[in-house]
Amino acid sequence: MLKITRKVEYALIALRHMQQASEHSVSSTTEIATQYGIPQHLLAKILQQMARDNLIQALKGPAGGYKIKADLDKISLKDFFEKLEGPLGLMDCYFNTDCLQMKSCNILTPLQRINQNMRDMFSKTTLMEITQ
Amino acid sequence: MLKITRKVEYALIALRHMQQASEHSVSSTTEIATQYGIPQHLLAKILQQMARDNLIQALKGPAGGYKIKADLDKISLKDFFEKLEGPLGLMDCYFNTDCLQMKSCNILTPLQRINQNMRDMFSKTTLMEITQ
DNA sequence: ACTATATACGACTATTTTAATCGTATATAA
DNA sequence: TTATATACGATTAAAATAGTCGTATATAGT
Ligand code: FES
Ligand code: FES
Repeated sequence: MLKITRKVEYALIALRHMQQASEHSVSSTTEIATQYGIPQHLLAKILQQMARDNLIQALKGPAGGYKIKADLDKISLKDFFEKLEGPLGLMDCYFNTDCLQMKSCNILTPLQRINQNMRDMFSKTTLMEITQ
Repeated sequence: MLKITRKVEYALIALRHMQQASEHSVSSTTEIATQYGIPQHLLAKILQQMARDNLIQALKGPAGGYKIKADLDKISLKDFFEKLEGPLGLMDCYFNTDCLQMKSCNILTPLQRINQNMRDMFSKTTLMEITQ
């Protein structure tokens, strides 16, 4: 329970890889996928999404690849997770008032407090703290 | 991402319900299931597990049900989650050294730090804080 | 211009995890 | 004896996640 997805893990691995590559070089999908044993096509989709989100920049053609575009020091893990996977919360009802269609959920208020703690924790952590 | 399971949510709802019932009364599965719209058979299994874990005590027969047995003030949310759902961590490799069979995971160390933060947070919160 | 290599992207399939159901056994108060 | 409750394993259904496939497009190098 409470695990990050492979998608997020692959994204973090790729970010760190690029972060540690030299400033002006690019890293290709193939290069990253083979080095860390990530399914290439899957990684490709993830990198494409990160490019759309302006986290990284794509360079097409031979000798192309990606390099980091955003300032990783200014992006929280919470924002990163939400970019990739959508709403981040312990319960669905944090974003959606349906609340499991329950007549009356008796733990909503206390759970929201815990949830806020968790979100705060991920808000205070930057991407840089993982990729540096 | 990072959501608790329905199982855990149902368990918490039931605990709070019992906590708020009078000291010497018992709450039956049917009573709780109907009040909160939880599938009865599913809730039954969850309550049985909590009884095995000595969180609650079962009383069989007509007018039977469950009542709280453990001291909820002394049980952390982390321990509760792990009782119900097993190992609690952001990554599988926190407990299992396989680490996705990756040749070399470059984010293991930083992720473990974040993971520890999360576990600490749930360790510091007691069940009572949700059920009271 | 051609070719090889790379990103782009939608559709599809497979796998895993979670959620829910079913059937049957056992205990016990009335 | 009966009605009501817990106990528990087996099975099925649904949802979320992970991975694959096919095809299009861009571009550096030749
Ligand atoms: S249904 Fe949302 S917290 Fe219970
Ligand atoms: S494989 Fe475990 S943190 Fe990367």
